[in-house]
Amino acid sequence: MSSFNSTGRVTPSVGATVNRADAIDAPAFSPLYQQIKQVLLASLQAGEWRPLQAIPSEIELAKRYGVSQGTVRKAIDELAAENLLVRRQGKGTFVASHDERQVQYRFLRLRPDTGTLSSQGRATRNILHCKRLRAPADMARLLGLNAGDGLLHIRRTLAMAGTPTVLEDIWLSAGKFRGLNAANLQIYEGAMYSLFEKQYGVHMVRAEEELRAVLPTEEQAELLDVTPQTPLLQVERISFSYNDQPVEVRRALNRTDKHHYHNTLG
Amino acid sequence: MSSFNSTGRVTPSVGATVNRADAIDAPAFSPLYQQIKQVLLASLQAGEWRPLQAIPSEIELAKRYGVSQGTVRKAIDELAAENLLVRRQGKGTFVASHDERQVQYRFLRLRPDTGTLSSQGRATRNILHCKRLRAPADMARLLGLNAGDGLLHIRRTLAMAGTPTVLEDIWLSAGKFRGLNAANLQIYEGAMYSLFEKQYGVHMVRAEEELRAVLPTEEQAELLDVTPQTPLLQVERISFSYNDQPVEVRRALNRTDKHHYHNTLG
DNA sequence: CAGTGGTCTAGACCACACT
DNA sequence: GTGTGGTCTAGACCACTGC
Repeated sequence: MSSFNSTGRVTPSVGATVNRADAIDAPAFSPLYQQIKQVLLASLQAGEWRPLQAIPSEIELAKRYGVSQGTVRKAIDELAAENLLVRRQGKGTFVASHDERQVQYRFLRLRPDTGTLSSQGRATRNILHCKRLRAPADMARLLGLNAGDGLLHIRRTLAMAGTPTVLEDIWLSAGKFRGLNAANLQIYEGAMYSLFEKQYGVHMVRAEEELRAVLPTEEQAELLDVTPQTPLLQVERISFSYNDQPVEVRRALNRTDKHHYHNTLG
Repeated sequence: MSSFNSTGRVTPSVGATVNRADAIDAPAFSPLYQQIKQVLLASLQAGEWRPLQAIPSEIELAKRYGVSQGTVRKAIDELAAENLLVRRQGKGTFVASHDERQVQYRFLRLRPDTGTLSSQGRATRNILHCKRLRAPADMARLLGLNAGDGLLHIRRTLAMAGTPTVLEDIWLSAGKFRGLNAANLQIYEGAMYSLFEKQYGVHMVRAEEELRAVLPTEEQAELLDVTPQTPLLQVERISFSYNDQPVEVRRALNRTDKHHYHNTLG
């Protein structure tokens, strides 16, 4: 217990990281709370605390790492701001999950032009297929795999109020999702990311999207019940798990005649 | 100096807000730092401190409001997180501005498919017109005006690497932007929001966007040098100033053959 | 060097949820 | 009541900027 931190004043018991001086290049000063944050992140990655579970209390963590409660607090604050943890006053701090009513569709930006999400009822999902294949070079690169590695390709449609609205192609590393098949997907009640989390321990933390306006192929047009001349909103997404590890590639074709993609710029 | 805060322990000199008890309905507890935040916000709204200027130091503000530095700090932290203020260690805390190289295009999400923004050079702007008209009902509603109030309608194109890529229609309350005309716009070097800020004291803080895939009219197609069968990405934006006041409505039609709209989901 | 934001501590007390 | 997160303070010291 004790070591590291540079400044010579406090020497808490968090791993070992020499801070300033000595090193030839950039001193790369890292405050204590950042180091605590990394330790907490490691525990999350390692699955030490699972989604929906409470992590130890701030006081407990402060004792464990030999720092003050305020320092632990600041580390947790940042993790909460990044949606990795959820604080609940009086109850504790919990590992974020896609399996909570409130954040169930955290990554869903498609909204009906009129009315609310709930007023339309839930989307009707239809799994068209779930096939296993060998990863082509481009997909392997995006997912951090080797070309030829096992890949799952899921295709599904989502119908809103009876109208087919979204056609999604989803690619996943087969290694991480053993046993996933069309039947699993069709049966599961709830968001797909909730399933990934519960059944495969894969928690999506962040995603990057690229949007384009495109025309559908004949096949795509048919599945969405539109003509091939109908402009569609294509959303390509890469989703990342804890350590910025790419886990999923998804390409959605969205009809935007009754819906739109909503975004807030801060 | 002194009054308010409920808890009976500290009684700093921030306005006057009774917190808990007494009130019939919800006590609506509001922590001190939130009240400080509101005071700072009011100063920003009132233009007491202008963009790029430094606000008083934390210690100074703490003295002024009769609270501890940590409390002021937390208020500023939130305003910085909302991009209203920018902290610079060793120098001070500054009012955010769209006229900084680093954040010049804070609201721009269109990116070239290959290369970086800068590698393509700046976009070539072309103001097609800047007309004054009377606000129709729908636009008045969006901008918080009365139907028939003065409205400015700007139309411009943006060309990237010689290719016309964006066609924008912009609507502004004429009252807030007196004297704005095509010549002003054409001449000004820099982002339009920078102009608004410098010349009209209007600072955009937040925006909401709705995206759809559409087909252009004949006229729009011609301006973007595409066929009327080309799918385009339509982005409708409402921009807000300090107190959530709508200030601008903008509809952009984007070619997405060489560019895409980028978004990050957290 | 002085001044600013940034970190860290230790302790008191409040608000909230459970039991 | 007990335990949790949330607020607030006072003070020390560090890191960065600029005179």
